[in-house]
Order: sequence, then C-alpha cells, then structure tokens
Amino acid sequence: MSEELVTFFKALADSSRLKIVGLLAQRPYSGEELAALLDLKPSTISHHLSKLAEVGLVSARAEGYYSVYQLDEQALRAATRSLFSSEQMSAATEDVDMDAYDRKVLADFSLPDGRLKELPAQRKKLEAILRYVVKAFEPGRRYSEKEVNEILAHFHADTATLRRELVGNGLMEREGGGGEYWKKDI
Amino acid sequence: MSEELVTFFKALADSSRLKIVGLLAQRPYSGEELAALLDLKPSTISHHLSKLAEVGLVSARAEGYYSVYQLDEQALRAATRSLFSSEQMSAATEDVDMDAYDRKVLADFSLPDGRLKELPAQRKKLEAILRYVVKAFEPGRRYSEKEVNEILAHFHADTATLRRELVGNGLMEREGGGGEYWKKDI
DNA sequence: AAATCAATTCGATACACATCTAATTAATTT
DNA sequence: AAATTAATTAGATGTGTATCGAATTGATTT
Repeated sequence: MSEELVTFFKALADSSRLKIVGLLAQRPYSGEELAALLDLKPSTISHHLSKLAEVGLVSARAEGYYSVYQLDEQALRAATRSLFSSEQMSAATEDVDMDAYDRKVLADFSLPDGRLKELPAQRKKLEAILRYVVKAFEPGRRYSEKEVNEILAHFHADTATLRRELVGNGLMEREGGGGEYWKKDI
Repeated sequence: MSEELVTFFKALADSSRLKIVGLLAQRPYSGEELAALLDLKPSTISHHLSKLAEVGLVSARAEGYYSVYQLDEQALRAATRSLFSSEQMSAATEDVDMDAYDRKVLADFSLPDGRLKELPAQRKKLEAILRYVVKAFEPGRRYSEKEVNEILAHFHADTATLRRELVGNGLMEREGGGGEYWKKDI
C-alpha cells in the first residue's frame, strides 16, 4: 500500500518538523527544550513528535518525567535508500486503474447503441478505440477481408480505415497475398 | 534556506501526486490521460503538475495542443542523494535560535531585580543557569574563593552550591591547594 | 472563419492540519 | 501527602490546500 509513503512525506512536509529532525540529528532533546528552541507550545511539539514517531523517524525514552527524543538514524538511512526505488514507484501506482483512459475515450466516442460516433483524429484516442474494437475478434482464428469488414461494420461504417489502422497499429496481421487477417496475440 | 526542502516534501506529500510520479516513472503522459487514470478533472491535474514542476521533478513539452509531461529522473536521483545529507540537516536548523532554551530557563527562574528565585532541581536547567552565571567572570583572570562568592551572591544566596556546580559542570576550574578559581576558556 | 480540443487560470468550497488553551496524566520533589 | 513539572490529550480556531466548475488561452481541425 502506498498510503505509507504519503504518510512519510507528510511527516516531513512541515517546517517545524524538519527543524526537529535537524536538531535531533545533532543530539537527543527533551520536548521542553524543543518547545523553547522552536518557540512553540509543548502540546504542539507533542503533536509533531507523534507524527515523526508514526513513521519511525524518532523514538522516545523516559528519563525522570522527561521524555528524551532521538532520531532513528537507521530508519532515516533506510528511507533514503528506498524512497524512490522502483518498488515504491509501482506501489504508488498499484491502485491506479490503468484502463480508465481507454474507457473514457470509448465512452466519449460511443453512441447509445454501442456504435462509434466517429473515429478519433488524435492518435492516442484512436489507439484506445482500436484496442477495444480488436476484442471482437477471436484469437487464433483467420478471417477473410469480407468477414473482417462485417465485424468492423458493427462499430463504424468506415471499415477500410478501421482495418488499415488495426494492422498499422500492430493489433492485427495480414498475410501478404491472400487477404487473410488474424488477431495478433500479445 | 530550508523552505525549499519543505516545498519538496510537500510536493510529494499527496496521494495523487505520488501516483502521477509513479506513472511518469513508466513513460510520459499527457494531462488528459492522467486525468482519466486518476479520475480527476484536468484542472486538478494541472494544479498537481505545477507543484511537481515547481520542485523540478517533472517537465512538459508541447505536442500539438497536448502537453506531454515527463519525469526528470536526474532531479529525482539528485534529490535521493541529498535529501538527508548533513547539509540539508543544518540548513533545516539554521534559523533556529539555539539560545532560546537558556533564555527561557533564565526568565523562569529570575526575579525582576535579576536575581535567581531558586536554583533549578533539573540538571538541564541548572546547566542553563550556570552558563549564564559564568558570564559574570572575566576570562583569563584568577579569583580567590572569597571573590567568587561575592560575585555569585549577586545571583543567589547559596553561593556554595553555585560554586561547586560551576566547577562540577566544567565551566570553572579550581587549583587543588590554594583555593584559586578561574573561568575555563572554551 | 468557425468549431473543436487540451491546458491553464480563477473563484468557490470543503476538508486537512498546525497551533493554541485547558484539562489530564505520570513522575518527581518538597 | 501536597505541590511541582513535563508530557499528552481533547477541543477550538485559523490557515492551507485538494478539488471542482466556469471562463480563458493557444493550437488544431474542419
């Protein structure tokens, strides 16, 4: 889950907390000292420290009725190393619906009966439509040009353009001479 | 200035922006695609991209009436390397008033006439008071015990404790036999 | 020239959060 | 036992900001 990563950045996305981290990088401090140094109320310091502790950057040890806070240098090094790793990058996108763009394009160009209003002028959108159209073909089966046209006609009258673009974009293949088509398996 | 560092973390302290960075780590995207993938309005995407651009993480190139955004991998690597460097740490604390704690303690324990209400029980506070008291002594000069007591009496009646703590905390030194004291130069 | 399209900007809104005060807790000192 | 002290928690307040809709801009297509 990438919520963890957001929490980590949020923990450091505050001027006061960055100062606290900077101070604790020199030596441990009590909350009272931090409050005086940052000119903030103890309750505010408490609030900040809990956010830093939540992501494991600082820990507290009791000393009298003080709490002395220290930076977890190891956690900080670990963070430095992994923050922008490819694991974190893919974690960030894991709950992104990668087909949402195709669906939106399809919705924008579809009529209520499921046929296409028109063929998009923009390449990216045309590609999205083609990825949808090609699903009407069975994998492994061969089609004559006439069969291809009949299927494509369910989507749009301009079957020639659709057919050409499907091949041009590598979604279908055509045997040079005989006019046979088949869906390219991915 | 450390404001820059806060801005950087703030740029990444948002779930939507982390997703954008994650997506752009795979390949460049247009704003329209990002809007569909994240299920956000184009204006919101624009807002996020400007924040990411502000810290140099993404750049845009025009392509038709599209803008295609790409991740600046180099900026990202540079950030990874320097984020928690000692330079950044000291930059974060550069505008922290390091004497504020001593001043606060002094204020808490001082009477209107400048004398001390009492000597703090807590070690850290006592140390702060001692650092203040020792300023009354000239560097390089030797004092008899009687002279020391006269000076300390301006702060508090318990001159014996003050004297002992000054030596014990390494702020003054005493010659073993003759009872001569001097301020330790730092 | 007119229409379309992606992007940006501007204002408005709702939610998040830094900070404070007051009350409470836990520990220590008197 | 009572008083002091640091820390935490809870509630209140103000600022910041993510998001949206509407209007504008700049480019392209018809």
